[in-house]
Amino acid sequence: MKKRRVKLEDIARKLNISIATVSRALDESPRVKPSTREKVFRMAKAMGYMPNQIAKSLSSGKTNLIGVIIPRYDESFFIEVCRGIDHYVSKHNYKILISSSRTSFESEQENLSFFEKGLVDGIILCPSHETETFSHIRSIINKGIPTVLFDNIKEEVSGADHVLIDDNKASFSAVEYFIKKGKKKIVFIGGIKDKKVFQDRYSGYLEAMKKYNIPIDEDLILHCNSLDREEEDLEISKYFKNLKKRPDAVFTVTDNYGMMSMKILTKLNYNIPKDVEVIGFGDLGVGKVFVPSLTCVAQPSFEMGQKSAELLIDQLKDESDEKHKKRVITLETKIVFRESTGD
Amino acid sequence: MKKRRVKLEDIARKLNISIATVSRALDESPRVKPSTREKVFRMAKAMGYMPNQIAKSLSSGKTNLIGVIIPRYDESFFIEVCRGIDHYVSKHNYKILISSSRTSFESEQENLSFFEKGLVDGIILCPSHETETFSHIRSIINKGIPTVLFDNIKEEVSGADHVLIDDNKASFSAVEYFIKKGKKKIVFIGGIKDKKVFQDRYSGYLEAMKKYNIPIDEDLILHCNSLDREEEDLEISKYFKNLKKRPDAVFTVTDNYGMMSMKILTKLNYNIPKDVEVIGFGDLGVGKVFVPSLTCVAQPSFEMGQKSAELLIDQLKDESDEKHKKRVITLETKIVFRESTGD
DNA sequence: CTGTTAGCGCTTTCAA
DNA sequence: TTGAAAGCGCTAACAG
Repeated sequence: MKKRRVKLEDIARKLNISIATVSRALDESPRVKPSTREKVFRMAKAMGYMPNQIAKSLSSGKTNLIGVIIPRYDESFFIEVCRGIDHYVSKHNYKILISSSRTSFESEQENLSFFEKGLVDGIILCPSHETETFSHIRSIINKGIPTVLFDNIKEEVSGADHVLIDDNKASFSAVEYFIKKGKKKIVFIGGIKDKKVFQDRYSGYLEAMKKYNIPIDEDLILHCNSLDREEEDLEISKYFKNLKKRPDAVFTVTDNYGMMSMKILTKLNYNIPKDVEVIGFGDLGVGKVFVPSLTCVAQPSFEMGQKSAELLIDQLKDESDEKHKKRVITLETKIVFRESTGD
Repeated sequence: MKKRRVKLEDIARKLNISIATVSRALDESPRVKPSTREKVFRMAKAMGYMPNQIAKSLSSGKTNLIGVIIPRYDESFFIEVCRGIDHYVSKHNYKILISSSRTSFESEQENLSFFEKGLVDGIILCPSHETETFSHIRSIINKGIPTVLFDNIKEEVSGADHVLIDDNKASFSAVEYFIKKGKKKIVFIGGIKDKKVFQDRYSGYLEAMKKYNIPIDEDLILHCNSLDREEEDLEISKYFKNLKKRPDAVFTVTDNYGMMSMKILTKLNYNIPKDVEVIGFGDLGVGKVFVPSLTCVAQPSFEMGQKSAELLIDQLKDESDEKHKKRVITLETKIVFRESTGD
């Protein structure tokens, strides 16, 4: 039952004109007489013509598609970034093709290869945590495919633009906020130590403590090693239960850690924020509905997507043969104050 | 700096064989001598050959891409569905192209038109809440593009398969659970009345009450009209504050309503679950970390994606010209018990 | 303003 | 087992 699609040729034949004229008319080229254009449009509509995007792409050498590779779908940070990208590129007549690398290096390579097959005009990629080498990305760039990296970039890649947030600084400012409020026993709940983001957020904590001459107390530091939520929950619960000292503030490197901390602290009869204040990191919606609502370092995720898109479109537009210099954009974070810090 | 890509012709020339042979060799066709195939593979690798997907698609008539249209990115239900789809189709060598209709009918049409341009081999679509007419979908189907609809289907569309959950039944069973536990004053918090899902969830409530001869008390029913979270929060807070009776159970048509209800009920000095039990609808992750954790009707979102994908792949595989009969799959929901019902 | 023509890179008969 | 050649539907350079 699959009907043959109407093509330019069909319209041309009916109208007794050439395919080229039909093509131009449909493109609203000024090089075709208005009356002809009208005729073509009418006929195209009447015949139910729909251009063949594939043929167009093959012929024009561009697909108007942008490939986006994120480590996972089920993290709202990435979804927000994608929304930001989509928001920007749609204004420039591009669509996005999102792939998940499922935080696997191999899968990231596969996705990249897929895009390398010419389906996309450019690529926006967030390297997975597993990614340690960057030759697969360099290879893409060497083939002349415009590329922008965002968020988790462990190594600079020349030829690609980078969009980042300053994790260190963000973390520093959260801890500084506590210190300025007179907090002394500030717990730091970090993540797996070999992830760069977590290292940076940790160093921000250390630097803030150092700047204000507060000695580091190892007992107040926990680096979570767990991979899933259940485990994390246990790890954090256990930590606070065994903690001999009474902290007056808790800074965690994710919102989830923040909420889990509040959960167990409440059970341990702490009053939040009176006895202990909590700041999380991320601000992806859940912290807002939690009771008490969670103050956190807000990552500009949507904006990050927009900015990445902007840089990519810019590369796409720039027809010059000269290679782009690598541009690095660092986005500002801000703290969103809520109940867990008494706001 | 954009280098010309290596193509079949380049390999053929180097090896002094025809393009056709190279193409076949790379396809692992049995119609090419193993030794030749070896040579071709080696050369292809050496030259860094990457097939051109666009050319392939134009020539073969298939793109191995599946278009997915969801109402919005920022709802984990849809993201889960997409994950389910991706999970299934990737086993069949397909990729998905996700578009959001931003819950706008117009945008849904636009997205569909985009897919109609031949970029995708099939379409999986969740109609937006705004969508009242279905001719745009019928038009796609008439063009012979395999289509599967899921979730919010107000009207049956012949030629497309449907994947649904039984909202009515799911809702019924949640309310029935309360009733069997001896609850009498069961609050129902619904959503905007003209959305089919919400109507169905409402009728499930009514039916359960009727079956067990519990009179309907209008005071215990609220249909939220708000469009954003802040407003919803206010609406629900106000409702409970003004409620003269003390309910012993609350059933809400979304998880969010459930959590907001718990929040205000706790403030009003209800103990959950002792004084009042709460069941939400959705189960998309947040209810689990909330305190108390929220019991809810779990929508099989991932499964819904998988099933939709399965039906689509099935249509794609079926080369017969005969039109598919419309298949309707109804997926089972289940209740996930947590603290808000004392579990 | 319009038509002719040569591709875009690959698949796929058909012939050898 | 291989090759020649005709498309797939559209764009774009060139000619008129």
